[in-house]
Amino acid sequence: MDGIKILAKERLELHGIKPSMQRMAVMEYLITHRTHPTAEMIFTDLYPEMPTLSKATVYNTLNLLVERGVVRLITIEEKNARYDACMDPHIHFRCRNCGAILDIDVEKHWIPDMPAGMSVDMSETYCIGRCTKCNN
Amino acid sequence: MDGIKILAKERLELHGIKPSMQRMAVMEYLITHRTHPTAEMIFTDLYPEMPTLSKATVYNTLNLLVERGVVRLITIEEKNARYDACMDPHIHFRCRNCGAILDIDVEKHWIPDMPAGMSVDMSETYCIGRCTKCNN
DNA sequence: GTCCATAATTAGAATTATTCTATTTTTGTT
DNA sequence: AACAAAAATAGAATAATTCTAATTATGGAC
Repeated sequence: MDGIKILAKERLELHGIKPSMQRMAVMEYLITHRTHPTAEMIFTDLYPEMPTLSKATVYNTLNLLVERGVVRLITIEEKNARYDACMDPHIHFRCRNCGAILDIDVEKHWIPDMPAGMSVDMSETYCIGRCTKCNN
Repeated sequence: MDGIKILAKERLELHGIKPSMQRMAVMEYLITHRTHPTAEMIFTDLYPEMPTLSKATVYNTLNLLVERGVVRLITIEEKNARYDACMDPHIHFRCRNCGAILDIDVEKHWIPDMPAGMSVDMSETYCIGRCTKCNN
């Protein structure tokens, strides 16, 4: 169970981020919760065990993680930004009915041919539809 | 120049939306401005010629248009929702440097194989990188 | 170990996009 | 003209995120 703490620390250091308690807690949370949480959810869940934690720190940390390419920012929902520490190629599906956000594994992210001179760092594909539960 | 008014009206009626002045103005704006505008931009641009226009109406109209599938909602940017009346298959590219949002034409939208029971109504692909200008 | 500079965290205020509410206006029908 | 239903409106309310100014933690030099 402590392997996750080490993993979180390594991931931060690998990207030149100083592993403070708060940053490790956020990183660890994202590694263990593959639920595409919002900043609010992360804060609410961590707060009881870290009563000095501030929402600003959660936002600061998430912004830093996204900037450095440690986690993915998911904008499949208009309202809230969501975060995902899983960097394996996969896309996101949102059920129009129940709101669930699910991972769909893919071999490789799709990047269409780009006009000359344009370079692409990353791509995200979002699908909207009905999930298996809501289709029955 | 009036053909656009007719086109806007047709598009609304085709989707069962009553073509009020305000709705036509928004629809017309989206057809003529392929800039992926925000609700704010649409309001600001229309307001001088329609001084009774309210921001709520712009939002109401955009939400209705998206619900009915008349326009696409683009969430490539965290902050603002953007809207696009072009329904031909294309994806969006955002330049990390200058913020421009550009269209990239594609043959067909990519929808990967889905687990059984899941149905997909639509998909959006967003690429982030550097545009031609910013690469030089 | 203490001193210092720098970086990180914090609480709460500020900002801003969007939605909601209650009212007024418009539209279409008898 | 009278009425009901739908649409538009202004402004208040909400909520996600950022900003600000102050506090706390960290790591190196001595």
